[in-house]
Amino acid sequence: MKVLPEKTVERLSKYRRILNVEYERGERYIFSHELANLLHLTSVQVRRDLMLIEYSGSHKRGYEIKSLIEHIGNIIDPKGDINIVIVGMGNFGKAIAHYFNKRGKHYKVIAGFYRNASHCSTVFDGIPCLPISELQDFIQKNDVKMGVITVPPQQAEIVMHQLVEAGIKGILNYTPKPLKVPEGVFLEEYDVITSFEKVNYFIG
Amino acid sequence: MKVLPEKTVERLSKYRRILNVEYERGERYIFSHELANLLHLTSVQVRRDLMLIEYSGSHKRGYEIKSLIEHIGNIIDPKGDINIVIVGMGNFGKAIAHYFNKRGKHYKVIAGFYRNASHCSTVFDGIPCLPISELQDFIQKNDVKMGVITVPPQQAEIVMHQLVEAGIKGILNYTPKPLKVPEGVFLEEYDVITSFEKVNYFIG
DNA sequence: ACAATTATGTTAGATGTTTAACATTGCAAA
DNA sequence: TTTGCAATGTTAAACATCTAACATAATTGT
Ligand SMILES: NC(=O)c1ccc[n+]([C@@H]2O[C@H](COP(=O)([O-])OP(=O)(O)OC[C@H]3O[C@@H](n4cnc5c(N)ncnc54)[C@H](O)[C@@H]3O)[C@@H](O)[C@H]2O)c1
Ligand SMILES: NC(=O)c1ccc[n+]([C@@H]2O[C@H](COP(=O)([O-])OP(=O)(O)OC[C@H]3O[C@@H](n4cnc5c(N)ncnc54)[C@H](O)[C@@H]3O)[C@@H](O)[C@H]2O)c1
Repeated sequence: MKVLPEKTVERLSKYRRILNVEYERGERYIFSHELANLLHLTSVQVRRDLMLIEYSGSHKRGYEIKSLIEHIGNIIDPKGDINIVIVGMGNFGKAIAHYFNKRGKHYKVIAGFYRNASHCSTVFDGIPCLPISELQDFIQKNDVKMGVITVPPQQAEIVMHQLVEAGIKGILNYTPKPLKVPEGVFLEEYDVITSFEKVNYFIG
Repeated sequence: MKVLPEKTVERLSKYRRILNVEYERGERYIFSHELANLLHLTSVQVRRDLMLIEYSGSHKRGYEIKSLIEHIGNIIDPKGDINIVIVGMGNFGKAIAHYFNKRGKHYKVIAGFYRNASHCSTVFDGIPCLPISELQDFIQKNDVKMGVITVPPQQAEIVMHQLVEAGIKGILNYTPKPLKVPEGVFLEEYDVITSFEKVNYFIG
């Protein structure tokens, strides 16, 4: 299958979560317009996305929820588990760690890293909290695939380099500092302040 | 001026933050390619954005940082302060509240709302923490313009309706539950899980 | 068996965004 | 002056994404 558009991948993630909810509710089939309504999209968009992943439905019953969930999983899920580290165990890093600790199925936050021991005890929420000096060694020994950056912005770049050098292939940057990663590493950035300012602008 | 593209607005926010840093460092002028490098964009994109906001630079010295900061501010900043409420003072809501409490210049988080008193004392970080029953009254009495939703996903829709009915014009939804707002209200959504799954997909 | 219905599947056009190409300007050195 | 340069400013093409139009197929009632 060809590489999917970013927006389609994002929606696949959302489709699946909604589909799981519907399945739990006892539903077994769903129409494109139903799925679309739940996500506030159009049915065309849903069908187009499913076309791209080469999934077919039935004309009279729509899509079979269970097999669609599996089909999406085959595309967007990792083979085994994905080990994740969070660098910067402050307010934000801890919130994320806590969140994935409860919910993440394939995504395992297996360590957090800090610079000042004062900010983090040796264990947070069952996750070991280690000094930044042990980062690279830990990544290599534990087959860590993804890194989350939640340090103060001035530290973001150095942390990014440490992650890349240790062999990390995917980075999530929640710092307002824009980063640039080498070829072969995927970077996703989210900037809260920008979001706020954008909302304000479009309020008018 | 015509309404700006979303992506341009996002970049303006980032331009300004970088420009402030450069100004603090003592710089007074900046070239489009310098600004571009700091944000990992191209100089063309920078010039195009600045063209859209009708800002001109000098051929030999580039753009005058101070006046550009002001110019961007005139476009994306609110007239006065923007009052914000956070609905759902759990881990995530508190992290955001704390963050803006320290940093927000025009953006003031003036209250948080909870359902279970156990999760939140009456004051967090100097911000009053109120029961959800007081939400609508508070919004109207305090000219609140923006609302941040950080409740459990099942509660997101009802909270959104409460915000809209109280007259809120801009909403930030950090819940994985997709929302749909009425005409005239601007909605921005960010879904952490989707981000993680997207990174994993593009790692390969 | 066959038309009508109602959904899916596909293609082409519209829109939004980025990138590339080119024109223009102001300064500095010859 | 005037010419070259190095930057900005503008337009047009390329690319990504979304939307609309249409073709196709399975079921149901007759
Ligand atoms: N809190 C939020 O809601 C929020 C929202 C959006 C973005 N952010 C961004 O996330 C980042 C962290 O925010 P926060 O509020 O959690 O700040 P924080 O000060 O609470 O946490 C920062 C943590 O990073 C650690 N740290 C510093 N340098 C380090 C290094 N080199 N290696 C490892 N750890 C290091 C510190 O020990 C500290 O625990 C900031 O860049 C901030 O802009 C925060
Ligand atoms: N923690 C994270 O890192 C994180 C990241 C991304 C998204 N989210 C999303 O943010 C939301 C909150 O996450 P969290 O980890 O902070 O959860 P949490 O359980 O710590 O906090 C939820 C808070 O919402 C309050 N609440 C519940 N119903 C409410 C209502 N109707 N009105 C007002 N308040 C109400 C509860 O009292 C609680 O304090 C969830 O939807 C979650 O999916 C969290």
